[in-house]
Amino acid sequence: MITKPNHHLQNIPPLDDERVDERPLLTLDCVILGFRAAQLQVLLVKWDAEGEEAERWALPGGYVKKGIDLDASANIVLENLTGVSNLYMEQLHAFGAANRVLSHRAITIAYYALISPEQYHLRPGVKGRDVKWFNVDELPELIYDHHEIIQAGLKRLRKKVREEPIGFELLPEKFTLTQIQVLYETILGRELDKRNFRKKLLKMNLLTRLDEIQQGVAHRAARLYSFDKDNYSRLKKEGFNFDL
Amino acid sequence: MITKPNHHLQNIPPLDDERVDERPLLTLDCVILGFRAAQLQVLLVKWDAEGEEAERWALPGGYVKKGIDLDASANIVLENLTGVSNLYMEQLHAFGAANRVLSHRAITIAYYALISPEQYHLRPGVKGRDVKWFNVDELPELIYDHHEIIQAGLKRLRKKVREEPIGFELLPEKFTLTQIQVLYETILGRELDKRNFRKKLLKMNLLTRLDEIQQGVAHRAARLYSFDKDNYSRLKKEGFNFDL
DNA sequence: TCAAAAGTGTTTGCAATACACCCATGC
DNA sequence: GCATGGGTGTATTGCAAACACTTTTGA
Repeated sequence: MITKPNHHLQNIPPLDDERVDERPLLTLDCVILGFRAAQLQVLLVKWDAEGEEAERWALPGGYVKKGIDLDASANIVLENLTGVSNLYMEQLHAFGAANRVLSHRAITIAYYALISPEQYHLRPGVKGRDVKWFNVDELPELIYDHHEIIQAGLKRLRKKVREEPIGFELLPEKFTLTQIQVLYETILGRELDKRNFRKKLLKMNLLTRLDEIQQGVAHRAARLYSFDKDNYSRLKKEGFNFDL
Repeated sequence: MITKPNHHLQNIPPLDDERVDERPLLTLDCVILGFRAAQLQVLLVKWDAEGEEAERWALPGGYVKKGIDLDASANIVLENLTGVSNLYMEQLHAFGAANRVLSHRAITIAYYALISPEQYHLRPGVKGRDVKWFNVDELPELIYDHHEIIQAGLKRLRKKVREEPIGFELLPEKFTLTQIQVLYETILGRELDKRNFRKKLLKMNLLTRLDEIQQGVAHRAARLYSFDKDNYSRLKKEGFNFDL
């Protein structure tokens, strides 16, 4: 049962006050980032509506589901699109500029997710609609403020990657040290010293050295490593510092 | 004019689908932190409604204002309560657990703000309702998930304070080096070395040494400093690092 | 003259940086 | 045998941390 709305402050007008926006349309949008072909890419869907949205690309999004937590609702959006659950995902920011959608008041809560496109082969164009990866520096025209949302996602990634080892979420399960270095260089936008990078990375004790090497390369094959999630959880609890 | 809602993804049901929560109630809440009596405190309002909210304390909050950006709406809530505008404020997180309010689906976008209670003498109990500062480690019983929201605000403050010099927002315009050290010790929850702290702080070139000293203390009076916002903006643009 | 807090430098260890060559493999 | 990327160690520098005594002032 819906009870009276909560005007929990003296200066806040009741919900039927005309100065208050009555239940603005609330949506979810997901900035899904992947690392493909040595490029950071974002997954977009084609929007074939009319008017403001005509033939434009957009972030995959949806609505809050009844009786389901906000975060879980975002996960459902993501899983419906990619077919993968339990991806790295976190809330990014709520966007609510008054004019972000022209036709009506709309507020969106943006999430960002990291995925390894190599590991999870996404079925593109579910139900006949276009779904495509775009290089983050070659974005098409987007609806609403979705360009701004993507930039916020990238900014968050660049910040977060220096605080916690989340880069691994973008790589396949087994990877070489050079692969992860190229990934970090791409995200940070600058070159890193090979020896220093490896030294720091290995000293963190987050990598498991596998008894396996690269296959099918036309030069010396590199050793493969995997990310040790258990040790990561343990070290994190102890307050370890993962700065790169 | 309201046009059709945007179901911008193949797997997202239209808004009248029964699995979708029809326009959940959207609110704003503000975690307003201040530093008083060598303690971190949060500003709460007393809620004298019935039922779930009966006689409980709550974060000051409100609704999104018609035609006004989300951030600006939060600022209005803050200004209505404190009488001060242009405080340091940023979005914290959107809280949307399905059961966070028992009676109906409600999502809140939380902001957090920093204020110097010494500098701005707040009029408490505007329009006869209780408004009070509480030590963050002696919180009263709160409605809904407001305790969780406050903890998120504190966590953000502790993180942010190590990345940017936002501590000054909690101090009066003129302060002593010991005052700011005590503030940082309180926020971080550990003691800091006086000499090292001063060395680092002064090397940042963010403080203006004033020709003024403390008044009315029963011991050697300390020099007063002020925060140099202009130089901060300039250094920030140049990519300076403010870690403490 | 005592109490209370202000103010001030040096030493030490560690972590970040800079830097160049040999190795293994496929073609 | 050559081209391609894989893999490795050391020297230097700068920053963080540890640490104790003198100064000023009011009561």
